[in-house]
Parts: sequence; structure tokens; C-alpha cells
Amino acid sequence: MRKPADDPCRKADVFKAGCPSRAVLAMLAEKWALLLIHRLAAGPARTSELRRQIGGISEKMLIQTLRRLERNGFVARCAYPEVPPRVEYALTPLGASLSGPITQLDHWVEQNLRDIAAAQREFDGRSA
Amino acid sequence: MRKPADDPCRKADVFKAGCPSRAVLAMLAEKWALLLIHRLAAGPARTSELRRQIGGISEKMLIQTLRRLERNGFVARCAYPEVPPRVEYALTPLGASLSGPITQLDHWVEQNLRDIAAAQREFDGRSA
DNA sequence: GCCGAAACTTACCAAAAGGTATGTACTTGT
DNA sequence: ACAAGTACATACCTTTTGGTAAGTTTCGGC
Repeated sequence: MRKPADDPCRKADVFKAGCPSRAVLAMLAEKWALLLIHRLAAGPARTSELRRQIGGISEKMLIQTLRRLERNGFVARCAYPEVPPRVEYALTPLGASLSGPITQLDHWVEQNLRDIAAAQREFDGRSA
Repeated sequence: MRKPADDPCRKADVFKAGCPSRAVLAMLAEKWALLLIHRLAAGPARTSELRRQIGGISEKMLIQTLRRLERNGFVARCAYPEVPPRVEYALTPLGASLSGPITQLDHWVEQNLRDIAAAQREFDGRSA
């Protein structure tokens, strides 16, 4: 009997200025967020692994981005009280469900790189 | 006979620091790029329409983002030499093929907003 | 002859993002 | 005793981003 509109957070709409989805999009737009999620989709990893595998990321940005992904429920941090301290990061179920769209996007970019480059050259040619 | 690796632009890899795909990702990470592509996926539109429909965008950012999308071959600009000047923007075939992954991402965000909010509350509760 | 609309362009500025460098706590190796 | 590794935290500083506001051009309407 409850109408589909009976909760306050209903009409999520990225096109509306104040919509909370904007904040989520902004977070995903951070320089390393998509990359981290993409990598973690392949399985959990520890800090040093991630640093080596995500080319160019700094230690600070790695931690900072992980923290933010954690705060938003995409990533879980798991610290093992071992003797060289070991910390592993993994996608939560929520993060895992996001990794689909994201890796698709990444793959699209990788696969269409030459078309993009061609379009750029064509554009630059026209405006020359 | 040509091996799959015989062109220079082959091994596109978002995880490599210098890869051109990083630049593309960076462009898509601009504040309004995804939103514009998402909107244009629904059909061509003129400047003033876009300004009204993309909540919160300024004139400057609208034009700037459109230009950048144009330079990268995602959007085509079409000016009609009419008497109140009319300019329409539309996705190119390249842009249209990207709109799939992007609108998927947007929809994921919209649909998972409450889960994200819940995860945030849980996180903030734990660290309190 | 001024107003307004469309589509920009330009100048200026504040905030935020992101980079480098260094410090810290704990423990193992030599 | 001291270097080294892990997983951070912190300070500092530069660059980039994005916002406001105003100017420009071309035209038709009043």
C-alpha cells in the first residue's frame, strides 16, 4: 500500500543541484578513486601492493582516497595484528556492485583511446 | 599475420602512470562532464536548455566543458545561422558509445544513495 | 536609439586538490 | 646501536578548478 514516494530520500536526480548523488559523483571523480576501485575489484590488497600497482600514486593520496572510500562504504579496511603490521583493503558488497560500472568505463576508455586520439587530431586540424 | 601488438598505441593500461587513458579519465572527472554526456544521451540540446537542465552549472563551465568534450570527439557543435543565433550540441557516435557506461554509473549512484548514506552513518557511528 | 536575448569571452579570485618531504611507532635483522 | 620496512600522519606549498561578474556581438522589436 505504501506509495513508491513515501520516503524522504526518494527522487534522487543527478541533474538537481542539491542532490546527494552529486557528492558521490564528486568523490568518484577524485583522481585515484576509480583506479582504486577498479584494482580492488580484482581482489583485496595491502597498502604496499596498491602503491606498486597503481602507477604514480603517492602514499598520501593512496591513504586519503582509501579513507574516503571507506567512509562512503565502498571499501573495508582490515588490520591484522601481526608482527610486521599488515593491513588489507577490500571492496564491500556495495563497492563490489559499483565495480561493474566502473571497470566497464575503464575498459571503454582503454578500448577507445585511438578513436579519441583521432578525433583530437581531426579537431586540431580543423581549427588550424 | 600481424601480431596483436604491432601498433604503437597498443597496451593501453589505466594502471600505468603515463598512459593516455589517464588523461581521458581526468577529463571525465571534471565536475560537469559526466552530467553533460548523460544529458546529451537523451538527445541534442541547445545551450540555454542545457543550462536550465543541468542544475547549478554556470555559463562559463557549461561552455568550457562542452569545448573540452568537443576537442576529445565526444560532442559535436552545430551552429545554425539563424536570426536569434541557435547552437545545438549532440553526442558524436563516439560520445554515444560512452554514454552507455556513464548513464549506468549515474543510475547506480542514484539507486544506491540510501545504502551509501547508511554506510556513512555506520562509519561515523563506529568512529564516535 | 535603447533594450533584450543568445552564445560566448574575459578577467579576476577563492578554494580545493594534490604533490613533496618529513616525522612517528613498532619490530626485525645485523 | 642502528638501518630498514610497514602503515600511516602532518606540514607546507603549488597548481588546478571552478565560481562571479562583466563585457562583446548581432539582430529584431518598440
